[in-house]
Amino acid sequence: MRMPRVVPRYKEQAKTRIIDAALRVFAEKGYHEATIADVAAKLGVSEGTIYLYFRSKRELFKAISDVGERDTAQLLASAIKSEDPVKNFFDLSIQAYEQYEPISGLMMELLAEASRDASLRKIVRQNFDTDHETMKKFLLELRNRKIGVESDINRISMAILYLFYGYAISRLLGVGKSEAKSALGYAMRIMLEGKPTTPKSRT
Amino acid sequence: MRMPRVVPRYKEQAKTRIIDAALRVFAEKGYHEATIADVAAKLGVSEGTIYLYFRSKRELFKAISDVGERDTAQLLASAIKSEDPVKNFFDLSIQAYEQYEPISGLMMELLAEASRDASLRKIVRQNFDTDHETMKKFLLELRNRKIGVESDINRISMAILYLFYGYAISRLLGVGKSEAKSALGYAMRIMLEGKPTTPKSRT
Amino acid sequence: MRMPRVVPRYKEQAKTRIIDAALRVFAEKGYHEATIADVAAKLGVSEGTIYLYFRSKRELFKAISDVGERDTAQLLASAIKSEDPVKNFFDLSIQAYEQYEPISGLMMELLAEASRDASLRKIVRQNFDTDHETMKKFLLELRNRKIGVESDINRISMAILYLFYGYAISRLLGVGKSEAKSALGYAMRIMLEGKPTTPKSRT
Amino acid sequence: MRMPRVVPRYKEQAKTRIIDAALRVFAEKGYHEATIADVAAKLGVSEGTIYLYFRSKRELFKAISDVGERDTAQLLASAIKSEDPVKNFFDLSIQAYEQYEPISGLMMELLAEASRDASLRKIVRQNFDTDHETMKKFLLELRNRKIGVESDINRISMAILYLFYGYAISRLLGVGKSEAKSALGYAMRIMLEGKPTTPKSRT
DNA sequence: TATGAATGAGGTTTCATTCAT
DNA sequence: AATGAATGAAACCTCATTCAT
Repeated sequence: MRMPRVVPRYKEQAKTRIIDAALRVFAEKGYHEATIADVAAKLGVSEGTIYLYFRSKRELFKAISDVGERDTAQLLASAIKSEDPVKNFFDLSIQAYEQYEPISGLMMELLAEASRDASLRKIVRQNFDTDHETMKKFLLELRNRKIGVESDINRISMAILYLFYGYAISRLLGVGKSEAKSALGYAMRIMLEGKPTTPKSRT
Repeated sequence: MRMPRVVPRYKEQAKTRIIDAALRVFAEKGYHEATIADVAAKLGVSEGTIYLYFRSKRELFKAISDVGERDTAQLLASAIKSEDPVKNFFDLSIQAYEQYEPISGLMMELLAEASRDASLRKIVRQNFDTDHETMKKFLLELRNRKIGVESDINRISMAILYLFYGYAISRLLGVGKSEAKSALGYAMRIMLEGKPTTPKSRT
Repeated sequence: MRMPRVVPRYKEQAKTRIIDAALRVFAEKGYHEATIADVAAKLGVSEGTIYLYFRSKRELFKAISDVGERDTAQLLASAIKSEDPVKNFFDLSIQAYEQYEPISGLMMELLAEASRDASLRKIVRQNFDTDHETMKKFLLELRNRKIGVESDINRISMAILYLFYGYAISRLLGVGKSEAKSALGYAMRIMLEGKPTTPKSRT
Repeated sequence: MRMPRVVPRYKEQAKTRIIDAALRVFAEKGYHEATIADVAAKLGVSEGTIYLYFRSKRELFKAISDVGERDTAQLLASAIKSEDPVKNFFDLSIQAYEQYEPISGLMMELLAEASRDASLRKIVRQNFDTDHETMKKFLLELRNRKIGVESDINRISMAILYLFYGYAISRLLGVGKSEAKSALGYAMRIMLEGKPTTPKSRT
C-alpha cells in the first residue's frame, strides 16, 4: 500500500510539506501532545517517512520554528513597503499577525522551549532581531518622511514589538479582538506620534 | 528515610508546599519534561503522596497557574501603593517582574496550554483581568493626582500589560536586561506622560 | 491486574531474579533477538518493572555478564579445593563448564560485545583474570604437592583457560561431547604432567 | 552521483564485493549494529542493490561466514606447507590469525549465532572440521619426518585448535600480545614435543 | 496519611525490505 | 541492473497513575 511520493522531485519540497503538516498538527494539539504519527497521518504518509527528512521530532520542531517565524519577517517587511506607511502600518501588521493567531499557542510553546534550549533560543532570537531590524528600518523611513518618530527609534521599535507580543497573548487569552486591537492601535499611535491629542474614552 | 509529614494538620498547607515544589521543578525543567517523581523528590515525599492532594499532574499545573499569577497581581498592587507613584511605578514593576524571570518559560508554557484548554485559559485570563484592573486603578490614581494620563486609561492599561509581556519575552530570548528595560521604561513613560520631551538617543 | 511483587523485601533479590530470568531468555534467543518484553513475560512482570531495576537492556546485559561469570570463578575455585586435585580437577572443571553449555552462545555474544564495548570488556576481562588467578593457585598447590607442573605456571594456566574456551566453542559447534572432552582431557594431562606416556590412538 | 556498476558481467564478482564490504562493516560495528545502509554506503551502492544479490541481511551474514572462514583454512594450509614445519608453524599460524584479529569480535558473533541457527552452525562447523583436517595432515607430516608428535594426532590437533580459539579470545579481552603469544607458543610446544625440558619462568 | 513498587499504555525511533521508476 | 523513497513492524523506554501495605 504505497503512498504517493512525498517528494516528487525535490527533497526540499518534501521537507516543506512535512513542516507544513507538522505546523498544523502542532498548532492544533500542541507540540508535546501531538505525535509523529499525527503528522504522518495528516500528510498521508508513514511515520518512518518523517524520519527520512528530520532526525527527530525536536528537529522538526526547530525547522518549524525557523520557517514559521521567517514568514513573519517577510510579512512585516511587505507591510512596511506600502505607500502610505503610517496609515497602512497598523492595518497591515494586524493583518499579518492575524494569520498567526491560530498558532499563537504554538508560538508560546516555542518560547517556552526556547527558554530552556539554547539552540532553539538562537533561532527564535534571530527572528526577533530580524523583526526588530525591519521595524527600525520602517521607523527610519517614517522619520525621513517627516511623519513623526522624532524619538529613539531603537527603543520605539522594540517597544512596538513588545506590544505585538502582548497583543498576541491577550488575544490568546480570549480578549476580544476589537478591544485588543484598539489598545494595540492606540498605543502604537502614541509611540509613533507622541501623546494623543484627543483621548477617545475614559474609564 | 522517613520525611516529615507533608501536612501535619492542614490539607491546605500540604497543597501549598506541593505547589511550591512543583512550581520550582516545572520552572526548571518545563511542565512536560518534569515528572511527578521530580516534584516528589524535590519535596522529599513519595510520588503517591502528590496524588493525595492533586487528582493529576494537570490539576497540579492548574493549581500552580492560579497561585503563581495571583502572586503577580499582589506584587503589582503593592508596587502601585508606593508613595511616589510615577517614579516608583517603573522600578517596582520591574522589580516585581524580576522574580518571575526564572519562571518566564513556565509562563509561556502556561499560555500555550491555556490556548488549548478552556479551564486553564479561564484561570490565566482571570489573572490577566486582575492585573488589568489593578493597572487601571493605578492609572486612575495618577490622573487624580494630576500626574498625567489624560488619555484613555483602559487602553493605556492594557498596552502597558502588553509591554510587560513583550519585555518578558525579549528577556527570555536573551535580550540584555538594560536594553530591554530601557525600551520598556521609555515606552511606559510615553504611555503615561505623552510623547517624550527629550529623546535620549537616535538610531 | 497486579502481579505479585518482584521484590518481596530486598531490592537485591528483585535484581537477582530479573538477572536470572534475563539470563535464560538471552541464552535461549540471544541478546539481540530477545526483547525486554520476553524477560518480563518470563518473570510474570510488566516491562516497566524491569526498568525499575535496570536502566536499560544493555545494563541488564552487563549485570548478567558480571554475575554469570563470577559464578564461573566460584565453581572453578570449588573444583580446585577438592582433596585429590589432579584426579578431580578435570572432572570438576568439565562439570563446572557443563552448566554453562546452555549459555555458551550467550557467552560468545558477550565476547563479541566486549570486543567493541570497553566497559563490558573490562567486566569480562576481570572474570578472565580471576579465573587465571584461580588456576594459578591451583597449579601452585599441585607443584607444592610434587604432583607435577614443574613448568611455567603462568603460561600453563593461561593455556588451560585457552583450552576451555576452545572446548566450549567446539561443543557449541556440535562436536561430540566425548570427542571434545577427550581432546580437552588429553591436552590438559599433557600440560600438567608433560608428554603423554602412552598415546591412546593414532589417526 | 552514479557509482560504477557492481557487477559488470559476473554476478559472482558482485557478490564477492558485497561480502567484502559487509565483512568490514560487520567487523567494525558488529552484525546487529551494522545496517544494510552501512554496507551499501561502504560500497558506494544503493541499499536496494544489496538485495539483488542477497535475499536478506542474514543471508549476507552467512555468506560472509562461509568465505571468511574458508580463508582461514587456506592460510593455515599455506602456513603448514612451509619448509621447516616445526619452526615455522607457530610463527605462521600466529601470523595467519593476526589478520583475523580485527574481526575476532565478528567471529564471536558468528559463533553466537551458530549456536542457535543450525544452518549457520553447519557452515561454521565445516570450517572447523576443515581446519581440523588441515591440522591433522600437518601433524602427520611432522610425525613422518620424525619431528615429534608421537602421540594422538586427532586429539592434539583439536587441542591446538582449542588453543587458538582461546588465544583469540584472550587477545580480544585485551591480554597483551606478547603474553598471549607466549602462552600459546609454550603450550603448542608442549603439545607437539612433549613436556618442556627447561621451564622458562616460574610464577 | 504515606509509601513506592508495579503497571501498561503509548511515544519515539530504527531499519530490513520492497518496488516504482 | 540499479536506485532510494517509502514502508511499517517492532523495540526500547518513560511516566502518570494505582493500590496493597
